[in-house]
Amino acid sequence: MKNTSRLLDNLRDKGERITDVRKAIIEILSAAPRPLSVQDLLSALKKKQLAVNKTTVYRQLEQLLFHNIVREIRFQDRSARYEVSLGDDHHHHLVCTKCHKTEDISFEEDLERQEKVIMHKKKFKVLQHSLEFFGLCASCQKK
Amino acid sequence: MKNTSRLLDNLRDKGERITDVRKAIIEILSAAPRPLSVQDLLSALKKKQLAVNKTTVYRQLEQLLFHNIVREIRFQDRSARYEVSLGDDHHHHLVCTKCHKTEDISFEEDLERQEKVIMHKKKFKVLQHSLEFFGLCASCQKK
DNA sequence: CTACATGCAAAAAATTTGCACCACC
DNA sequence: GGTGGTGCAAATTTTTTGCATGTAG
Repeated sequence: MKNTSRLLDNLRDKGERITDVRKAIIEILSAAPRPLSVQDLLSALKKKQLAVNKTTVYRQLEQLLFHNIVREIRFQDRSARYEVSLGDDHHHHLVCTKCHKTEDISFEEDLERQEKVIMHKKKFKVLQHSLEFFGLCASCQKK
Repeated sequence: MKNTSRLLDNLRDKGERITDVRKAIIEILSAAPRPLSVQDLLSALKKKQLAVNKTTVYRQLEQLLFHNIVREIRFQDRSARYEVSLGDDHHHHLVCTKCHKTEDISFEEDLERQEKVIMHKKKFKVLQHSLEFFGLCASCQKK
């Protein structure tokens, strides 16, 4: 809840309008236990009694990406997924390929060190990275 | 060249037929400096005077994936990319978001250690991971 | 000969675009 | 009231599927 209004303030400060749709999308993404696809978002919006067109969702996400309020992640399947990005909470994902349960993890020893090495050795300026682990969660291993 | 025939032997051993198309796809992927999309493959095949249908390419890739001969990677854009997987050469990618130049990098030790930690702490069995760095290559930084 | 490989057409799924209308500030 | 947000329909792009035909082993 707190995060949601913080993000909305953030947007307002940047001169963007606050509409019902935008607010709902941010709320849904903030509450989600895993990154959501556009389809996921559409279903969640429907549950909120907000019939939103998919085009609008795509456009909202585009803007939220631009403002670094959401982050785009691609798992192994076709569609992109989105999660709110709360500045300092950078993390990666454990994705169960069987039940699709998704968990966040963060490295003690961040990839930041690696990025510095890359910068130094390869002269490549890393702007972002994406790291996903795919496998079987504890309960799926038993099945 | 050597790799290509090794991979073909591998397939033959697994009881798969060796067709012109399959051979060409493996050759192209082996020679590619970066993971190729289906479109890339289709163009490359055309250059080889082999007019192949996209459906065939998708089906070939599906099979090569099944036999662990190619690996599927998803960058930030919509389409999937494929590269040959030579068993022990596991690596990650530096992708320039401007010129799309792609370079391989490896630092296996770290992630393997991480996978062990994950297994231990989270009881999650990691089967594969995907790590991509996006940013600007040396020459694009100057522009 | 026969099972697998291929081509073609069409469907399905994911994303983008153009244009008209609506509502936040 | 004007700019930016939204809906709708249609186009584009990527991937999948069904069926008829071809070919490697």
